[in-house]
Amino acid sequence: MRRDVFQAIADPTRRAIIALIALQSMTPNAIAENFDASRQSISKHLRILTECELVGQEQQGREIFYSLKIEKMKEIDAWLEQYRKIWETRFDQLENVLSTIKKQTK
Amino acid sequence: MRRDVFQAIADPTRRAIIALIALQSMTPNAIAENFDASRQSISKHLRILTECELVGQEQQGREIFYSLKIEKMKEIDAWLEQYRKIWETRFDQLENVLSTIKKQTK
DNA sequence: TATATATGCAACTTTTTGGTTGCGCAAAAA
DNA sequence: TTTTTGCGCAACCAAAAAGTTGCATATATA
Repeated sequence: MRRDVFQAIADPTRRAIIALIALQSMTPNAIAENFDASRQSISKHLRILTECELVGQEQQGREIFYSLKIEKMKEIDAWLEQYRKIWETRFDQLENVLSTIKKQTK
Repeated sequence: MRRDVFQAIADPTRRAIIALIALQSMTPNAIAENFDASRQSISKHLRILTECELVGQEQQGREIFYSLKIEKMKEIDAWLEQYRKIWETRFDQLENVLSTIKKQTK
């Protein structure tokens, strides 16, 4: 079973869950209330998010609070980094072209 | 058919294609040579990447060159931005805690 | 203690996805 | 002009994923 961050964030419901628990941890029931989906369906998404270590659990009596493990999000950031470099370079090149044109028209 | 950037980058082969054409545009055959996968399989991935506008095509005779539309990658960056804020805040809070401890031990 | 609540897990169904095969078309080469 | 090459597209298949249903279990509550 492929279970990485990229696969985890591919699903829109999971991205919504991530957004929801980003600031405070929540129980599956509380999370499910925000969606049309059933509790079981949300539970399954939570399991996937847990398996790829994007969220963590904390048991409190019979309730389980899920929270975002923000550290894991940095993995996506790290992947993006190489492309960020490219678009910054391209922007610089555009800058150069523009300033050359400017000089010529002077 | 759901076709967004997040779904596009979920597949490892597609991420590899993105990395491959990030710097120079390539034909499907040339791309496929870098994988075990068949040309048709790669073609299908290219179609998905094209549909979500992550890559662009340019016909040159009977060859078609595919290139990365780096602008689209910024969409992922924009999505990450909100979480980047969170992890920076948490880091600041940690900093505060640490400096408080430091002061107390002085 | 009996009942209600919060949750996970396994089995099953449906949908989606990734891959292959075969075909057609247009451009280049022979 | 015939053949080869580069490619897309549609049809099919198998595997994976998403969702549903029906439990089982543990913790609260009456």
